[in-house]
This record gives sequence, C-alpha cells and structure tokens, in this order.
Amino acid sequence: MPELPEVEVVRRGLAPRTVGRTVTDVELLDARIIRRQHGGIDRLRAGLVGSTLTAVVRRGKFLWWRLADPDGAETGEALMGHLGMSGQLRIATADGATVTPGGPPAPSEGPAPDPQRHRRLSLHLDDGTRVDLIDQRLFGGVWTSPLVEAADGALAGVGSPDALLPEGASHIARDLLDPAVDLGAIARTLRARRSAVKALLLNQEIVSGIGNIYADEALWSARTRYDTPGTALSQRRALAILRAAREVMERALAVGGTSFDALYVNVDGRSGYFARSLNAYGREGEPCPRCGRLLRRVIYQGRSSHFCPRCQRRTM
DNA sequence: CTGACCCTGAGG
DNA sequence: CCTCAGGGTCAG
Repeated sequence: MPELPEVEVVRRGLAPRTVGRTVTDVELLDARIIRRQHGGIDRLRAGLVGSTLTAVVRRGKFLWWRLADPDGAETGEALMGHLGMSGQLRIATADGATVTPGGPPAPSEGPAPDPQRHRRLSLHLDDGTRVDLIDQRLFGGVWTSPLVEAADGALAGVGSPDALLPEGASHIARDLLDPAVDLGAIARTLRARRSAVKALLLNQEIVSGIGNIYADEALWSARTRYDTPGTALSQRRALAILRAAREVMERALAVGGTSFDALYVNVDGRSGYFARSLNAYGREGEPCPRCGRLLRRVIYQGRSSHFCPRCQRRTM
C-alpha cells in the first residue's frame, strides 16, 4: 500500500518527466477510476487536453498537477490523484517500455500486479510518453478540482509554487514531511480530543499521511498504546509520537519508501524495500524488538493494531 | 463517533 | 463458498 513516503517518491519521479509537458490525450480504460470526476470523462478531457503540467504537488497522500493553458496562464484547476490501496503511476515511453526515473534500486519482492490488465487510465504527453495509472483494486482515482487558497497562506504542499491547493484537498491537514507543518499545534489538537490516539493519528483533518502502518510504528516508538485518549497525553508525549511518525517516514523515504508486499512499486515499477525495518506492524506473535515480550494484534475500529503489551501502556 | 461501502485477490 | 486487507468518504 502506498503510504506517504512512497507517494513522495512517486511525486519526485514524476516531476522531471511531466513538468513542462502538455497533455495531448486522455485514454480511459476503466471508468471507475474517474468516479470522483464531476462531469465524467468529457469534463476531464476538456480540462486536460491542451493543458501543460506546471508542477507536481503532494499533501498527505494526495498528489496533484498544476495546469496551465497554452498561453501559460493558470487554468484555475488542478489534476488530482490518489493511489488508494494499490495504485501506481508509471511513465511509459512510446514503444511501451517502462522508463527509469528517480528512486534507488530495490530487490524484487515477487511479481507486481499485471500492469496491462490493471491499467485504468493514461495521459498521453506531447513528448510521446504516457503517464499510466495502474490500480488493481480501484480505490484510487484521478479528477480535476478548482484551486483555492490554503488556510494558513503557506505553500500548499510539497512541490507547490504557491498557497493554492485543490478544493478536493482543502480539508486535508498538512503532513509531517511538509516544511510548513506545525507539530506543536497538532500536538495540542491531539490533547484536546477524547478519542483514542490512534483514531486521531489516522484522522487526515488533524494530520495527514499517517496510515495504519505508520500509526502503529509511531505508537510503538513512543511507547503509547493505540487506545490512549488524546486528553491523557502530555504535550511532550504527543510531540514524541509525532516526531516518531516523522522519523519513520523520513527513514522510509531515504530508502525509497516502505513496502510490506509486492503491491507497491515505484514510478518505474520497482518495489520499495523498507518492510524489514518495521518494528511492530505485521509482527504479531514475534518478540518486541525493544523488550522481547510477544507483540499482540487486536482489531480496533475495523483495522489491525499491533502493539507490545509490556512497553506500550495506556495509562500515562 | 461507528460502520458500510468501494474493490480485488489471496487464503481458509 | 466465505473472509480479510487497506484509505477515504458518506450515511446513520
């Protein structure tokens, strides 16, 4: 599953190969991938064909391209994308070969989902290349959205030239890799809520980009159990959780993104290889790397939570 | 806030 | 055949 570091790797891979290019055609292979597009494929084509991609921006797990008319003027819309559970964005050259953009080499970890079978949409660019959205489970999608001003006036996201962001991402909080993120403010928000800290970490309106894996890892690092109420956290501990999440993400980014199975591959089709560095997620029944007690897994809010019953305690 | 839903493929 | 996994969204 693409988590935030993977999405940032994808953004970095896409930027040099798409910015400055003009969209010549939109090829739709499965209409479900544009489920969130108002006006359907006609509207998507009208907004894209002839437009130039001027930047690739990311906030949380949302990506978007800024768009300009042929005369260089902003169209006032962005092309948004989300990879969902199983989405990949790849660049393909005219002869069908997969291009090699940025991102470190990675060992192969089994076959990825069939790119031909699961190709859902392609943007054809004026240099003859194609941006393919491949998505086995169709939780991802692309759609256009009008630009609005970011509430805090800072750059809208990583890679953004200004404070404009798509309306469709305006409810998404800044993520922990965003230079404009305010950890102290997020920590205070966590402490003001009675909900379980894990639910708060997964709430994209409080802090974005933390999925189930990184929530469990951050809570393990900060020795905090998933069901600790936000109100029970000290500012110090809330900050420790957020810093732990950021640190795990930065480490994952440094090696090309996390992947615990073959579903996720980089923009060039290579798998990330961070899975072995995870301390808690997916390690039910294994000894805690810190204290040796066997890690537990419980279903919480319909999702698995992994934790150490000895060193992650609920009471502060 | 909780749970259903979207979706596919792996595994029981 | 059934269940499960996951992020985001929406109805209740």
